[in-house]
Amino acid sequence: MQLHLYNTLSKTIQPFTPLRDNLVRMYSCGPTVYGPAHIGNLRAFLLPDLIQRVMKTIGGYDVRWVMNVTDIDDKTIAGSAPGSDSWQDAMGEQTPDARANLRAYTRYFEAMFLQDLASFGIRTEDMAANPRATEYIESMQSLIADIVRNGYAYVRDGSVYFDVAAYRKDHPYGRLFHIDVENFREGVRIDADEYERESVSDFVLWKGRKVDEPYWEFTIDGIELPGRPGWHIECSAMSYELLGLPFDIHTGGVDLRFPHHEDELAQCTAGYHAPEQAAFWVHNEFLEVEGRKMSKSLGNFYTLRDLIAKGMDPLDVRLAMLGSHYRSVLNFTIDGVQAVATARRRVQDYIWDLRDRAVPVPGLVIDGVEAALADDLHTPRALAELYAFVGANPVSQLDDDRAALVLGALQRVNTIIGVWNFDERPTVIIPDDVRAIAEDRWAARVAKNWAESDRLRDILAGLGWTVKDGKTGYELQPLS
RNA sequence: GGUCCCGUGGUAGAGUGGCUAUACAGAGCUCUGCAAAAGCUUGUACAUCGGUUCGAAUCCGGUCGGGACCUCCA
Repeated sequence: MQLHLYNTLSKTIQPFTPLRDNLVRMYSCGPTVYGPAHIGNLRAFLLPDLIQRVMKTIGGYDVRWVMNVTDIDDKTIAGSAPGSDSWQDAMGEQTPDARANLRAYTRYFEAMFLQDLASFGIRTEDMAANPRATEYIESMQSLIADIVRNGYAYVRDGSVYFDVAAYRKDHPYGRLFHIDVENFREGVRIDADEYERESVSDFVLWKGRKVDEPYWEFTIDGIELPGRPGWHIECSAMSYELLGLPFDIHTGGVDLRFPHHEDELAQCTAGYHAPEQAAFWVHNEFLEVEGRKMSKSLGNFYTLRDLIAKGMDPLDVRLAMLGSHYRSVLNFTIDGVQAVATARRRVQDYIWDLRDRAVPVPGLVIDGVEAALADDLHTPRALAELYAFVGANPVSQLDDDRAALVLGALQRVNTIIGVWNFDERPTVIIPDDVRAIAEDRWAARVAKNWAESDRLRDILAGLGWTVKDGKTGYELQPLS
């Protein structure tokens, strides 16, 4: 099936075809590892996970997916500095070596972050690489040197800056985000850092060393420039090294369109002479929580771990997020997740009811679902189609052959949605005392002793069990 | 100051000119001793004002409200 994706470069939905053979090369701007994943991060990484799953199942493509890890920036430096209150015991003792501290700090949160993504159903095992910025310093330095050599950057006070004015003379700037040069930053607080650049729109490629901060040696034209990379340069260098330019898809949150992605693009053009960095730029919208922007000051800032602590299943959170389109603002609510949990459980019960009689057999494709997903990843419509399909195939009206096909069709959808289980129904372990009460109750019920039967049912409920009566017997289920 | 997006039923969320979205919740029914589960049926909507049109949630304009980016927040 032909896939279509919205491309921020063209501002339109375009048909998607890989640039090279049958392989989709995708780069996702990954996390800065200074804490556990919050639900905004989850939405941002759900997007490439969804893309790669759709590419494989519906597009029939192979995928090489790279998500970087930013392990050097202001926040990680601050967090790993002596006296930081976000330093954890598990990171070990801090040392006089700033780079060693940074490494211990970021490795700790990197592992936590990847775990969080995995529990949310994001297939970290499908990522071909998770390059760390600090491991590509030489590639970045080489790119920076090339940009300087090509006349699009200058050295100033130990730092290197990208010269936007020079670049604009030869290339378009503002391809991913409309920039109004006349009104640039009027009325907006100007970033007042201590670095000296020629123009406020210039951005830093290499930051000169600051006392007590991690740094790497760097020399351009015999000038010593100890320091560390700017933010944008890592993604240019690592995507070039690991995917080659141009690659197929670049993902990130809408906030990254400018300046981060615009500058990445400019760096690639200025340094690599690449006609394009990526064919498609795909950006996810932000989410709000209970109708307000998620922020720590409003008290509605949730990490995945917070939600798990509230008793939520990460897969319910995943399904809740898939319930809105990635390019629209999602209003994340606790009630919403609970509603989705019910819907997910019902489909799971449906699957297990079929699974009692059949094993999945491939062959049936739910066209409506796949057409929706092929149409710019329209998950809300896909889910509506999925529920309609389930409704149109009630368990009681399917023979075993059809049940196997229906299961196969759902399993195929689940390679993308990723929230259901197709193993056999798990056997419920019933404690002996519960079983004994249930037996007594069944005996009372058979004897039409309704009062005793109801009394025992209440006792079972108190023990956390619900009992469902059938014609010839009963079934016990734990109250979840 | 600039650029842009959004406002749909109790809740979340699709829908770009006429036709039930869907899910959860609610109501009724079937089944059941009563339940539970499941199935069936069903109500309530398109911020506001004006315009275009035979017809507008959908197109155009105003107003009100919310949000995003221009600040190394996903």
